[in-house]
Amino acid sequence: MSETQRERQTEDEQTQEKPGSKTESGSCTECGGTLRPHESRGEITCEDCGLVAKQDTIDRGPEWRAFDSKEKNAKSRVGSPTTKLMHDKGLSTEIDWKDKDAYGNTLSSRQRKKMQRLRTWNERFQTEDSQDRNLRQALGEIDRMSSALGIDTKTRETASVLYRRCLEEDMLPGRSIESMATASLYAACRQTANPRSIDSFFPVTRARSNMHVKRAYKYISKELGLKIKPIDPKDLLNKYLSQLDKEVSDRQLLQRMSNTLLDIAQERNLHSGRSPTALAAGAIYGASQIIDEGLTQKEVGEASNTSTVTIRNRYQEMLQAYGDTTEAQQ
DNA sequence: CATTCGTGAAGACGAAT
DNA sequence: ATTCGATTTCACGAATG
Repeated sequence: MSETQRERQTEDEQTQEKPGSKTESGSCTECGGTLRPHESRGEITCEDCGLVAKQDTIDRGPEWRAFDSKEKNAKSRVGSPTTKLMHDKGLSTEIDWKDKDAYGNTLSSRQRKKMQRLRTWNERFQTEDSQDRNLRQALGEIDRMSSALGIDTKTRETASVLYRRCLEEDMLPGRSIESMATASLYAACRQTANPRSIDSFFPVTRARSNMHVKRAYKYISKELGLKIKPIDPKDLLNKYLSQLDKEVSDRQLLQRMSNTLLDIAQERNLHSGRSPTALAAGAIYGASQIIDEGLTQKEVGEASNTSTVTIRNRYQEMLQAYGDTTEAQQ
């Protein structure tokens, strides 16, 4: 167990550590915020955007899955340590019972006084308690959705950090746990450059509608001050190319060509204000025109969920820019 | 015939007031 | 909370090969 954990860790380091940045505490690679270690969780997270920069040292135990809510509660490894939870629970109930027994129904004025104090105490424990339950359910949902969509562990952890922060900042009252959990997961995907549309969560979320998730996402990114970069169209290329129905003769070439088109587009500021999906789709179609792949706008559109009209508009611009630059090179 | 192109109306979204 | 501007989409007809 610890061996695989270590292996994965070193792998992460190799692939993600950029040369020169070998210190653990520094600034976030995504937003430049301060990194803060959480010993209790064994994570190092960014204060500003919640990105999990590194996860290490703590063996989190087996990755199991919960199949119903009862099991989820019983098995959940998230939230405060069980001992703390039990301690609070036990304490609060003990005080409760004692006072009720001691005073009974008589001495109403005194009793009321007591009850007031009791209530404040009880409320404190109860809110802690309900927060814990809330957190468990939310993280269970994040795990469930992540499994369904095949989202990697690092992104999951980032999502859970984000959700914890929402909870800490009292952002939840009035919102459904589901929508906030889904939004956290989406935000985490954005931060780790995981190319997923917000709509792709709808089949697996239990939130009432996509609109709720979108609202929750806006709310989260605003309140938490997340600095999330716009989606890089290049990140979508692989996805769309593999979603093409038609077999392409040279996928490598097509991808390279699309990439250069996107490079040129960015140079010329053709990307600002435009939807990244449209840019990626347009680049693919444009590239296919250049190298004679023979893809139709409809085919590219279906693979990328964009309309043929939009593909037209984008690829024409890009081919224009491409022609200009190749001309200039000669 | 399939594909591509251009159009105007309508919806969605972000920014600003 | 509403308004505004830009982008995207839809539906359509026309042109191209």
